[in-house]
Amino acid sequence: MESGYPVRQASVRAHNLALVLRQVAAAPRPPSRADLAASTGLTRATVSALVDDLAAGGLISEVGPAPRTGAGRPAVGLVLNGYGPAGLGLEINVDYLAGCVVDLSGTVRHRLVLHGDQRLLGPAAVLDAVAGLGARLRAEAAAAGRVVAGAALAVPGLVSGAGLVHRAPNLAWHDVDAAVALAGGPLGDLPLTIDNEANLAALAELDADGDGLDSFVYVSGEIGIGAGIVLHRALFRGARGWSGELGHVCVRPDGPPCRCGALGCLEQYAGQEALLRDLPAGETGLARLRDDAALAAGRLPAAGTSLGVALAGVVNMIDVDTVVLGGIFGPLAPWLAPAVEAELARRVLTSAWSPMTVRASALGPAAASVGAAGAVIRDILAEPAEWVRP
Amino acid sequence: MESGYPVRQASVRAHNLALVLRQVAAAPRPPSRADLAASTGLTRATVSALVDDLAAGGLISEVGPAPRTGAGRPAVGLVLNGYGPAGLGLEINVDYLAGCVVDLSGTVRHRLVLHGDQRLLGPAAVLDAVAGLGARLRAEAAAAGRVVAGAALAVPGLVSGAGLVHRAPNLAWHDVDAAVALAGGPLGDLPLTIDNEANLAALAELDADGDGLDSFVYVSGEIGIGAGIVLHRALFRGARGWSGELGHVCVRPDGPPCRCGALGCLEQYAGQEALLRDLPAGETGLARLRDDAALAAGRLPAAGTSLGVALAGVVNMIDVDTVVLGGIFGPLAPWLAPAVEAELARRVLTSAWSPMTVRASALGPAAASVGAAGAVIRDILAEPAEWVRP
DNA sequence: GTTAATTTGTTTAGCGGTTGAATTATTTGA
DNA sequence: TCAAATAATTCAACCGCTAAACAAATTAAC
Repeated sequence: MESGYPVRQASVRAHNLALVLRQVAAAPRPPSRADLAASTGLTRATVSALVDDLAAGGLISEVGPAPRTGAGRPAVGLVLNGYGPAGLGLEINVDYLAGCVVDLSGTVRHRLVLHGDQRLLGPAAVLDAVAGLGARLRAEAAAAGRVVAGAALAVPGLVSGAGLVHRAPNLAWHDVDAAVALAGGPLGDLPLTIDNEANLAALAELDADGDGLDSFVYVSGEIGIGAGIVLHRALFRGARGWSGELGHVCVRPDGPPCRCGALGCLEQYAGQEALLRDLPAGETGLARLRDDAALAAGRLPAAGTSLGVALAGVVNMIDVDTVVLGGIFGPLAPWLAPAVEAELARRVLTSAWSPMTVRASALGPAAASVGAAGAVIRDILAEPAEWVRP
Repeated sequence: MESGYPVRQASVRAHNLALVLRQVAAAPRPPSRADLAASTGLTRATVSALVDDLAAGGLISEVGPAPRTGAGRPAVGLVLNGYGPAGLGLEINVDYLAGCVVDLSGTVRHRLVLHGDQRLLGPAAVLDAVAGLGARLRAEAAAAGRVVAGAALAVPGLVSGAGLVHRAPNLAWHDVDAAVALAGGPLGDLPLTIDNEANLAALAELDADGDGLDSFVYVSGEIGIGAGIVLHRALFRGARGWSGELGHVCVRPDGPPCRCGALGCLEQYAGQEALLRDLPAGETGLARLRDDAALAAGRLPAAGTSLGVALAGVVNMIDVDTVVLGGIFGPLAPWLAPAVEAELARRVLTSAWSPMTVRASALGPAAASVGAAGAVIRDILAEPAEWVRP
């Protein structure tokens, strides 16, 4: 009751198509048309018609009847079509490029990672490289019989809806129009969305977890610290899409100066550079920290406390019940999580009667590229009407 | 495309009724049926049918044709029916009770405020008193020809959807079931919602401002500090409805202890008690602060800085572009706002290319009661279908 | 002062989409 | 072999919107 647009019969059809498709996607086992009628509240007649449309559009397919118990005509199972439209996810990060192709059911079918410091190249060269990586993945998918229907790109920075990267401080990017740059390349024919890396990683976490998660803050520890906020299984973007700048939440008003110009930002206490002070940068330094228990126990709890202070403020304002530690914080969670939990328990008002959960991400590196591909799929599943009649 | 429920023709009707009604409410001058057809995208035939339903339901009425320019049959103007269902708003605060009745057009028709320290009475007595105040207002409204269709109650604390007040620290309330308590009183026959005081005050601010505001944080300075967050003209409630606990966002991890048990909460730097240290409490102290320029300039900027530090974190995470200072902060804004603005400019990443606005609330005291009554009206306007055919 | 132009609002046929009941299809169990 | 049970389809009816024709009420023009 919010849209601001008139609703006609076609909108009814579009809504109910999406409703049925969502049930097919969410069901633990392939549901029959009768199951869908029961779970959606529509009549079997209507469900049959909707299912016909979705199947004709290549979004769902029938599977052999499951072994039934009891009498009656056996049900025909319905599943998302693994050979329907696929999503291409791409990720630009400070020290790697990544990409993957995901089918409608959410399964990752192809993936590629290219390591290398992207700060050494200019934005144009990096965008060229990621487009090339995407084109390779698209060709692989085509060889396997899958058509990529759209792409999404994750960037560690602030992105406006139109694909303009306002700031990517750790890449030293500034007002880079990634959408225009990619429109000319080998992916120029695909619908493309560009989003913040933490947002897309949070979506990947949501998809990976199945049904356990409903609302959470995903903390993305990379060179910087970002956050993706999921509320009721939907990404929360704030007013203009620039939400989740956790790295620049203040921990101490008079703390050390930050690259952003302010004092005492969280990044100065728990960012990768702060954690690896006096250690080799990048993977090797992280490995040292992970493997040397004394070293980890010496510096990670303090970082966890700072993280907890910042997150407590977030949770007091946004009211989620779960924090997921991702990126480099995932493997370091055994040392970080207790301190984070302690601060949340002290500082979050609602924790008195509704305790917080802090856990490590279920995802490995390059989570954002998986989330990006999943975002393409998510859009198709949310608005299947465009696919059923070309 | 989110609802999870099937959509039928009746839902189409319900949606389009709301669409038309919203246009009538939002139009600067009484629109004609033809205007509504143009602004909604529906045909004139459909709009006529919808308008007939809304008028039969008592939600809108016709006004004499406006003086037209140019040729053509004169248009019949449509307005919200000032004698349609009205909303009753109630507010419990630490040092007063308040209530008002608002008609469909949002005009306040009756209001009452009872001063007195509510901490001296138990929850049951306070709820009795506020119900009595509501009953008086309802009788006044009935005498003027208006029927109260629902009520909303604002409470300075954390409220769950069912009307349970988990905590109202400054009233010393704890697990008070206000919904049950009021169900037995003189308002027991009205649909009642209970909500946080800052949330409802934020809605009042939204209604009062007309079209200027889209997304903002309303900071409610009372004995404690709360916040109501509005995104795209809708209240943001977080995952479970317990958002906006700005008073307990951390300013300094090792600051003075707070009533909540944590250290360095914003309330310790900018709450009413901190501002009035060594001054008489309540109105008289505030008046001294407001009238003694040297006193105000001496202590308010530091409080503003603390407010700014906390708000910068909020804005970095939630991405709104406006902060509204309400409650006791409204009259003190001349001394507070510059410091708040300075911190936001330093600490909010997006302020580099999209500056923040800080302003005083347009509302006087007891804003939450007006917002509560407005919330009742808001619900009616959002779902008029229930009123159209009993 | 009559007529044409113009704009508002209503009427009516048609169409898309859902419902509900009847019908067909396919299996198990007696 | 037949009855019971469950799945899926068919078809008439209904509801709400659209489009186009029509009726109503006013201004502008001659």
